[in-house]
Amino acid sequence: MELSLVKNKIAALIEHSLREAQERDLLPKVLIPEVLVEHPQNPEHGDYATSLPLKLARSMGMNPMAIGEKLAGVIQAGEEIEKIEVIPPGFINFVLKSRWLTSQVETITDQGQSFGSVNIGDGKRVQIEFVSVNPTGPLHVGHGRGAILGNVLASVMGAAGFNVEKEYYINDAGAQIDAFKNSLFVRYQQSRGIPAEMPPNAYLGDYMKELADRIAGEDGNKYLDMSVDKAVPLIGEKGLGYMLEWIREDLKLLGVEFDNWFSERTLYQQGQYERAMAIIKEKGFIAKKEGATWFVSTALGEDKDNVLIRGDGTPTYFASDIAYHYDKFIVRGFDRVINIWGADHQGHVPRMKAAASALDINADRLKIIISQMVSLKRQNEIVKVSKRSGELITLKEVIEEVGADACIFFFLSRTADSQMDFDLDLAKEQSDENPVYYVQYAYARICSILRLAEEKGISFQDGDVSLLVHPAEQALIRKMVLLPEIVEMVARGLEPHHLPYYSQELATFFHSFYKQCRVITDDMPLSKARLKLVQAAGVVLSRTLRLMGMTAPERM
RNA sequence: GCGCCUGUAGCUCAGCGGAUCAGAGCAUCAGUCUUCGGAACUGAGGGUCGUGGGUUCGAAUCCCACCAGGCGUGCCA
Repeated sequence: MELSLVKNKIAALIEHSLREAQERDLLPKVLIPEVLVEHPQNPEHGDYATSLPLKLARSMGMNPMAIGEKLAGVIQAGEEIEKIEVIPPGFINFVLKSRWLTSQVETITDQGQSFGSVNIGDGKRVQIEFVSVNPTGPLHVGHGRGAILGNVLASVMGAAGFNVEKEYYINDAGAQIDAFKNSLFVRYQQSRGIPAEMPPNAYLGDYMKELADRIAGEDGNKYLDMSVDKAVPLIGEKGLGYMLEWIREDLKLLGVEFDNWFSERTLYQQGQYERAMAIIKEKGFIAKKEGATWFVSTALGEDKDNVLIRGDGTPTYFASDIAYHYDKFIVRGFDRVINIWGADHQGHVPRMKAAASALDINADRLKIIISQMVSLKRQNEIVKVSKRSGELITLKEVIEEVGADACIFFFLSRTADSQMDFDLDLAKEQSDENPVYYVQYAYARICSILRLAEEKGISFQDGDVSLLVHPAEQALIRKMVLLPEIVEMVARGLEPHHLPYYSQELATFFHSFYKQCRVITDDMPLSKARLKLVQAAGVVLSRTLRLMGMTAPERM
């Protein structure tokens, strides 16, 4: 439990007090449930509240109000709490001390960009693997969603005290790659004026022609002068390299960068594949039937077995993935692994978990987030997205059309498990009214005020924050101090979508404060205090934007 | 058929493993403009929380059934 958070502090205080009340025989000695502290929706009910007395009523055989009164009587509030109230039907509400709140303004400024960080990770090593698109085509919008999800999760978990590594798994082995190479070679031949037919299952997108033309331009007839058996792998490798470069560049447009690019092939070159299979075999989870080698996942509660090695002797994608997870957990020793997969991989989740337990890895250490489909809409028509066939709207095009920050904010604003329509026309049309600009505008405003103060030569380091008693000021501070809780919540639940909502609320409270409280006036002491608040609000807002991977513009 | 996800205001979506008035943005309507950035602020209208049961002191939230949509259910990845 992260006790630097007021919320957790209160929870601990309640639990401790309850225990004390029980020892003093003020309350019956029943089992204490988990103490949940929350923010009441209605501000009149204080800053924090618990419904613990209601939960205890049954087991204690007492009236909830009576429990509340007894309990509240024992609680010794610390420096943060102004008052504790017991309210029917049995809630205990906590109100923060105004003095404590205002002091947070200075705490925030002192902490700067580390404000909001908490330590629930305790340095545990977490790997987040995401995007991991086959390098056979450009990224589309759906991939952007996964990219944002993973990237923000990584930054927030980092802020929550985890040691995070971001990884891209390159599927550079297998049938799809062969199809890519063959397609590329044909396009290359065509580019050099040699008639050739695209094979079945070919990649037909125009980008293949571009790629072939580029290579043809660089290498001329090089691949025509050798045997096809030699040419295809050679040109294929070059093509793969370019594809990965493109993918890397597109991701960079969203500010997404990886710590590690992991090649599937190395699993075969460095023995992880063999060792993983040996373990599974030793545990008796391997069977041969119908000419193939199977993973007996039915022995682990699955309803079907899965093929590991095909009849032709080649390993399946699933077999690679087992070796890959062997590498993640056993070779590299990550405490936790988070994979972000598209909805089309959902069927793969249970068998991957089964495989993990076959490798003696506690399946709880493996978390798989399924990000649901994104469909692209233009003129109210769903645009079909397919890499193999022709039409295709790439992630890059979408970013160029609506802007990276707007893209990030939009993707982030939905939970991973709801599918979304990305309406291009709407996104463009609404760009002026887009919440992302609302939030960024608040930051620009803050910077503008601070610039003005500087121009006027006002130094406010000696400002007295205890003057910040206006309701709008206090409401703003209340929002500001929530950031660490948001970070904790996002890191715990792996749900980054709380961040954009928080940023919007923060901006709203700032704009409202700005309207009600003029910052720079003739009242110098008050001006200085408010400048301190503005500065601190800027810290919180920019930290929030950065956690989301967005820019905090000083001017717009 | 079975599995996963979704169904909350006209639209796009929040609602944190239950609680003290169902929210936000956009759209609509009505206000605020001598002042630090109007890309702003204030307010109004608008919802049987897919349907029907169940559990509970209390259900948008948990359980069951049903309806609707998406995805999955390959020796593709």
